Amino acid sequence: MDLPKEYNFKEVEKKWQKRWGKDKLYKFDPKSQKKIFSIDTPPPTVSGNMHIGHAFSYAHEDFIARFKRMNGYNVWYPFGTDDNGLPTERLIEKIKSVKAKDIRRDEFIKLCSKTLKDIRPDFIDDWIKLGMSCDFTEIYSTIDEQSRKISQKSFIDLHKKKLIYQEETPVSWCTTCNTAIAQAEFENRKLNSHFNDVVFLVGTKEILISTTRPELLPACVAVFVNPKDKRYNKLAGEKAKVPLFDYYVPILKDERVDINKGSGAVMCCTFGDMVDVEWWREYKLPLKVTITKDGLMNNEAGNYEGLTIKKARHKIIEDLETNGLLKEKRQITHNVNVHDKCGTELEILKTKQWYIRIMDNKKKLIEQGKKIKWHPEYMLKRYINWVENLQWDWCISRQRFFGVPFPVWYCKKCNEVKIAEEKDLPIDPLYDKPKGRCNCGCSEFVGENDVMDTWATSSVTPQIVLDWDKKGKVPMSLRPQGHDIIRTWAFYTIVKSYYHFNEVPWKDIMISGFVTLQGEKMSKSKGNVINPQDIFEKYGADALRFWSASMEKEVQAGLRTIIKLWNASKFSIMNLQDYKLEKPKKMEVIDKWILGKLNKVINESMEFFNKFDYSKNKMEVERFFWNTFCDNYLEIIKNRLYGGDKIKRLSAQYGLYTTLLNIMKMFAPIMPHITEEIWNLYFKDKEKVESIHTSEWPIYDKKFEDGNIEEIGDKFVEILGKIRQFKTSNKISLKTEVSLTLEKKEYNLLKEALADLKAVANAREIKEGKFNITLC
RNA sequence: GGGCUUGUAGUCUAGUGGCUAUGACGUAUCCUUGACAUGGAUAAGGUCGGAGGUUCAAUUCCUCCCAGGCCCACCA
Repeated sequence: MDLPKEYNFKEVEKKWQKRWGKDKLYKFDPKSQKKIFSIDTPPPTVSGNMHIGHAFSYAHEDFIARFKRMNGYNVWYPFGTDDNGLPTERLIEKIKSVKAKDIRRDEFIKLCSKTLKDIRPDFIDDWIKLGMSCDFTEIYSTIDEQSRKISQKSFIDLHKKKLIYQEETPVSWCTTCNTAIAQAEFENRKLNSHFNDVVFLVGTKEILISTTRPELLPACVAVFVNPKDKRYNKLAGEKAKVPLFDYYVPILKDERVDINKGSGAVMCCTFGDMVDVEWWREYKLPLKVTITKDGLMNNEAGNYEGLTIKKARHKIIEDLETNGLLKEKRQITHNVNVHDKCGTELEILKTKQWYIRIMDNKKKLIEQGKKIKWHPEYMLKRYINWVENLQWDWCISRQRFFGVPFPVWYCKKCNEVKIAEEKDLPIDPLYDKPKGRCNCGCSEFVGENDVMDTWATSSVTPQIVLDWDKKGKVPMSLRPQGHDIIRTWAFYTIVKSYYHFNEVPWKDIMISGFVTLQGEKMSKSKGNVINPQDIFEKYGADALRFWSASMEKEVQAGLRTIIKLWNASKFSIMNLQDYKLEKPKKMEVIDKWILGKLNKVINESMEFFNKFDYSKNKMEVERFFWNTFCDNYLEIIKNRLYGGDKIKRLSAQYGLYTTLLNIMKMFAPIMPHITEEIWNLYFKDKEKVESIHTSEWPIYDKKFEDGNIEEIGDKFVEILGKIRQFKTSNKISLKTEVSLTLEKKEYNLLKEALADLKAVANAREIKEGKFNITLC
């Protein structure tokens, strides 16, 4: 059967996506004896469409999945969606016009699960349209029953191992989201502010304190000066009077005070920053809290009670000014940590939270990171850098409504913690009752209100997809993910895997870069965003995938390659109609040459892919296909394909079939649709395999390596180039007949290929002598 | 300030201690050859960011500088 004249990517891509789904081509077979290759797929968040960055990174992992599948692995490539967290909470609130806090927590989670089930197919459609080869028959959600169960089980296991503890301690707090947050959720912002020189009185003397946060004056518990600072060090031990609030705090010496910053004297408040926390701890200072969890001033702030932090700041500055207590006000910009979800400036509040131990085990966690192969390698350094610089244990409790509940109750009488039993999971302690009594004999409990940090659940995706360890054990084969979540997803997963199993979660981790457009990062504000949905429409998924496999800036190159692939296949298959897979007894030298070249590419392609370097693989295969195969080989053998000699024709057919077949296979991971279509139309019957994606990857065979043949072929191409150059510079058609004279050395070398050369060059004759091309 | 990373023709990019530095897009000229004009052929275009150093030899290794990017720290 001939190929249709034109390739209709829209129809073909849709057709195969449907078929693959229907045939369950990518379904994981747990009974298979093949070696497993498992991928810890990143679950995207349902609230929002697929963007181009997604498209690229998911395409990249799919290349690997398809390559491994063709290499005989039993590929476990699960798919899930991340529905645990603020974005989902907001989405459901919007769709269903409800407020999470007005509903029972378990009801809200149910509502989410139900709603997500409805909208998920639509959302996942983009991933299917991209041609992903995940097993879409079982899709997990990070809030579903299984995920809650595993997440709670993880908590219980770590609690047993004493790696989780609860403590009331200063923690970073978001006053908008009303919850504690972890260091990993900090985002840095450059903000404008004022440096205010405020007058503190020491006896009758004035001492200036520079502060950007005068609203914390009522939280001031000490003044610090540097022991080496001659201006102030004599004052140590005395008391300073806090302006406006008129109470006294001690003046203390500490080397952490920067003499050159501001006035050189600092007030310590509970809490303005991390140094305040350190001083508060070390010097056993009292706690004076002036800010509520919602970001309002409390009764400690006296007249300012009830004001927001910002309003209080303005009011206090005004009052300082009118009382002559403000000496100077300078505008500055400084970096402030804000909550990555909402942009609110973070406060430090002393609250009771659950923590997972990190600080004690930093060295070991770095060691774990080193046991994983990072792609690219230097990303490991980012990991190490992050772990080394961690300041706090991982705070996993959030004062939110939506999320995985802690499997924890507190005894009403003695406040002792009671942990749920594993067989009852998942539970919600607000509505489920614990079994048995507290050690104190009391049988009444209060459920834990807090929910877990979403990362506490995301960090067990290997256990979710492996059903803890029923379907397989860590390490999984591969984690693909973005560089921006090394500090969260990668790190926390490594932590959990280490604590639970003393094992790394995966053997390899592949970090995708970010998509740039002409060197610029794509962003909505720059207006240079490209939607994958538009690309699917205009160019198709294969073109998008092809594009993502390289650094080119245009998708169009992808579509061109696809059309070229179609046309080259059409031509080849047209000339292979009568080919019955026979192997010619005698092969022409050019046909041997193309097989040698092909074999080299097969070898390289394998090497690149094994290093997850799909981009170099693409480059090599593309170059071979376009340049060597289309521009040279096809042109050379045309004459033999058309012409009379049956043996020579068969030799060409053999070369053509073998080369095209293997090009198809090597392109299959990158462009799964068109290769499947051509496979289906032609190769399927010959190769007796239903899908190209379950066919065998080309095998490298050393016996095709023949230096002598390669020399002949390369010389052939070189001379062909000279002939083309001659014709072009004389502005004549390549069809024009010429007369060719070759040097003796070359003439002898090319002896067996002269007929082919004569044909492709359109030479009337080839003589021996001084190299020369002439018009006839 | 610390760490990482990049700097190659108009644009994007490959690459290596040594033959004439890769490819694509774009440009120019030609070719309507029986798969493909979304094609083919040919050509022009580069002091490989700058300055030193190691070396017989550096775009490639080292140092410094300049310019981007990413992550972190810096909140008095």
